Amino acid sequence: MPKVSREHQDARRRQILDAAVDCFAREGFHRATMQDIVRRAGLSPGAIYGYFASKEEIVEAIADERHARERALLARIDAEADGSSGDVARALARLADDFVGALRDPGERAHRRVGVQLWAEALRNPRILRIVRRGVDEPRRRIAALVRRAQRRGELSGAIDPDAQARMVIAAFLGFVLQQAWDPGADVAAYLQALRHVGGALGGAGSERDRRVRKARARVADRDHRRRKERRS
Amino acid sequence: MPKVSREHQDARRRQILDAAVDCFAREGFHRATMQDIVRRAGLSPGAIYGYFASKEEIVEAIADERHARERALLARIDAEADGSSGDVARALARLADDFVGALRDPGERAHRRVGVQLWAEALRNPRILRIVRRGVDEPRRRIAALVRRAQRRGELSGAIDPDAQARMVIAAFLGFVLQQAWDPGADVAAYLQALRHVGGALGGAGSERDRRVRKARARVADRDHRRRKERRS
Amino acid sequence: MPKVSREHQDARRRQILDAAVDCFAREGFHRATMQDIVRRAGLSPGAIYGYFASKEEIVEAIADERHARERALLARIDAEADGSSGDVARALARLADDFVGALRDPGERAHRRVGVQLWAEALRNPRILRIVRRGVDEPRRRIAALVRRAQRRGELSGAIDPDAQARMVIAAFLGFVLQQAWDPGADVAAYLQALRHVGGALGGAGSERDRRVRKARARVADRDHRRRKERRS
Amino acid sequence: MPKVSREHQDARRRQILDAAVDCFAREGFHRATMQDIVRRAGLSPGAIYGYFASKEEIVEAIADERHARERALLARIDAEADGSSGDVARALARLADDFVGALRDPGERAHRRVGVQLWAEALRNPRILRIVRRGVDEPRRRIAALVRRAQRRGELSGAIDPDAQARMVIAAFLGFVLQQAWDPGADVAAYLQALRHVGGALGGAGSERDRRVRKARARVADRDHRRRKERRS
DNA sequence: GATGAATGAGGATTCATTCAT
DNA sequence: AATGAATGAATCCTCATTCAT
Repeated sequence: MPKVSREHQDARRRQILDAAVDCFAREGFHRATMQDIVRRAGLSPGAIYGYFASKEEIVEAIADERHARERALLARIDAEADGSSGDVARALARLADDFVGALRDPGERAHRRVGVQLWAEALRNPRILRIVRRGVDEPRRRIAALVRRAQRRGELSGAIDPDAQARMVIAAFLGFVLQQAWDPGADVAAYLQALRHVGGALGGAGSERDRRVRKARARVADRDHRRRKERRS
Repeated sequence: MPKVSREHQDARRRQILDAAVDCFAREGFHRATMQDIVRRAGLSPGAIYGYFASKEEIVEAIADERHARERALLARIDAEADGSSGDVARALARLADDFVGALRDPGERAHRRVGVQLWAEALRNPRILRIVRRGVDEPRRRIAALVRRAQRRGELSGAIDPDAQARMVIAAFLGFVLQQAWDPGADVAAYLQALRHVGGALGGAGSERDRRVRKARARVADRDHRRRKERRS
Repeated sequence: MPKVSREHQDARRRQILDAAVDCFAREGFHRATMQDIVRRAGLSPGAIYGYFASKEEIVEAIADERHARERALLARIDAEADGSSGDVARALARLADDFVGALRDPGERAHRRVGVQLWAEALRNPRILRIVRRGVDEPRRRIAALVRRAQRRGELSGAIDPDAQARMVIAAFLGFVLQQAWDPGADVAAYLQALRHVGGALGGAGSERDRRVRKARARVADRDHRRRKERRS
Repeated sequence: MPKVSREHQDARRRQILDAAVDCFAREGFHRATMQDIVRRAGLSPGAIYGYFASKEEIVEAIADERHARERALLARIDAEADGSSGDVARALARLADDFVGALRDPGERAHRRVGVQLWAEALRNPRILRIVRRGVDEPRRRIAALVRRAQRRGELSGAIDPDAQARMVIAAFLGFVLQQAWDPGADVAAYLQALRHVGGALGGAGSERDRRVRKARARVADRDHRRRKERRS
């Protein structure tokens, strides 16, 4: 039986991970020493090794946390877009709101800086790569699905590869996170607006009548698609 | 008086930098040891330190090279877009061709992987940050200038912040480089096409007649802008 | 909160410094490697760096110790010579006994050899120079003060610069330490006797009656000096 | 047959040794690199190794030069003191003039600083020790001989060990060289005067009549000594 | 003889991790 | 569970020396 309560354990883990994020954001994974983390966490080396088997495991735990957060955001999108009346442009706008909006939070800056380092770390650490890819591939698949549906409905031109389109959306986020990490003065609000504008242009924002027509067509298309799918299975 | 020719010196530098890029791409800046680079370059530690004062300086030299390459690409865009008959959508498409097209070259893969690491390194190394930002801010300013001109001409909606628009373009590149680094199977051709499509949608590709009309308007707008500018000075 | 007792820490420091003195005496500061010290101390590199930040700091610590020892010897002289009935020749003889006498201790040989190296090191290391000078300037000032008082009392000729005289005394020690370091067979007892003889000749050894006469004069001179000093303040 | 003239060779040697003395004075033997010497000499590494087989050999050559200089000074003393009418006090004063007087020459400062380092180096380099000892033991023997003769003549008390007495004289020089190296402001003139005063006190400066009496006695003593010696052989 | 690029063993220091208390 | 002193392999870099030109 554990000597300390579960709450205590969780608090310790938090304490360590927070300290680590701080140190990693400041110095990078490789420059930050365990001693730094130990100091910042106000613990001892031994205590930390009681919770994490290695420095690497701390990095992985942080990567996991980041990924969990993104998955949570995505879940909301899916819920919204799953309805047959979903509007791709609107869904993407919502995604933009959530993701890019989070960039406004200065308390999150350290985490974002660590995130960027994880992207680089993924290139040489397969475990990190898996975590990072999970955080990118899943969103991409979901966005691609949205796009495909929008194409079926005629809301988006069928000429574009849905996966490539999804990659563009992902890139718009990744690329801005980078730019903001390098230049904290980057204007989040303006970027958000630009994203929406583009989303609108693609999603075919036009007159209100246009949108209604497209939506009607979309419902029919969706129905047909479902039927074909059911017949196949 | 140098004992060896300038060519020999340059070749040695190349040899070292190539070895370093290889090692860095494989292991990252921090895991790759000087000994690794020494081995791969087929030289001795002392020989390397005759050309670079430190491991860090090698990293910087690599960052500089990357930046130089980007500047060269940009120069072509500018040259093209400077003409009054320049077409933003076309200029961006050209940019996309050059940049993303380069991603197809597998020989460049190692360099791109190192590039991603430089992005992370920039977060804690001010010298690298400067180099990276030079490579990003300058393109951004040029693209923003293109956008501004397109807006004056009516080719692009004036509602979007040109700088944010430029950040999106940059992000589309940065973000795809990341995705391709994580997943070498990412489809470059499809992404390129998607980029062009979006560029077209924004730049207002339409019927050939539409384009001709817009161009005529653009010429007038450009002329007016120049006149106002001259009067101010 | 330290894990080990203060005593343990001090013992470790001692262990390291002793090992270092051994190595330095044998090989010199520059030839002796940290690995040598590590081996001789029976510790690990990390353990040593827990107590001293650098090899240089070990050298400084050793220099400090040497200086502390000298200061302690000097303190005794001062205490003795402060009495108004003090006899310069006797005080110097005492100094000679203590300092040169210490040279007889073969256990101290290693320390003396290191001391000589510190003298050289002082020429290029300002921190060592400060320590060495503290160990030399202070004694010099004190001896000069003794000489001055002796001159006032008529025990020493007023023709000699007290500071130069003090430098000669210092030189007599420094110079013999060198000679003994080069030639451990140098006869300490004989040197000690020679020192005393010279001290006597200068201090005006003569018949017992002479000494008594001089002492009486000295008491008067000291009294006058104190009075003049009091009047000034 | 040599490709260059002997003069050229000597000039090169000088050039190298001068550069080395400069560097050693500044940085010490161990910190000064061959590259430093190469730079300062305006030569190439290869060129230097054409004249000296190793860094160590350069150090030894410098030590040899120092020693040669001292031997030359001593030779003059000997010449002077060899006459039966020699006066010890006078000889020592002359010695003091020469040696200490040389300390006034600021151009020699670098050499003196290197000399001090040689003293330390002698402790771990047997070849340097031999050179240093040759430079110290020989003077000591000669001074001891002077003292012995003075004792025979009654000019000096027979109670002091001549060798110890000589060591004191040597120490007075070594010790002042050290002090001046640490503190270039040390007053050479005052020290010289103090030396003479002490020499006088020991050598028994007194009335002119005293000196004449002592000299007469000295002549007799010398003659007796020679006769005893001849009888023995 | 001279050059200087190259060599490579060696040195100081760091830091993730362990384990006795 | 927690502590923190200790470990020691690994790292970056230096520099005396060599040798092809």
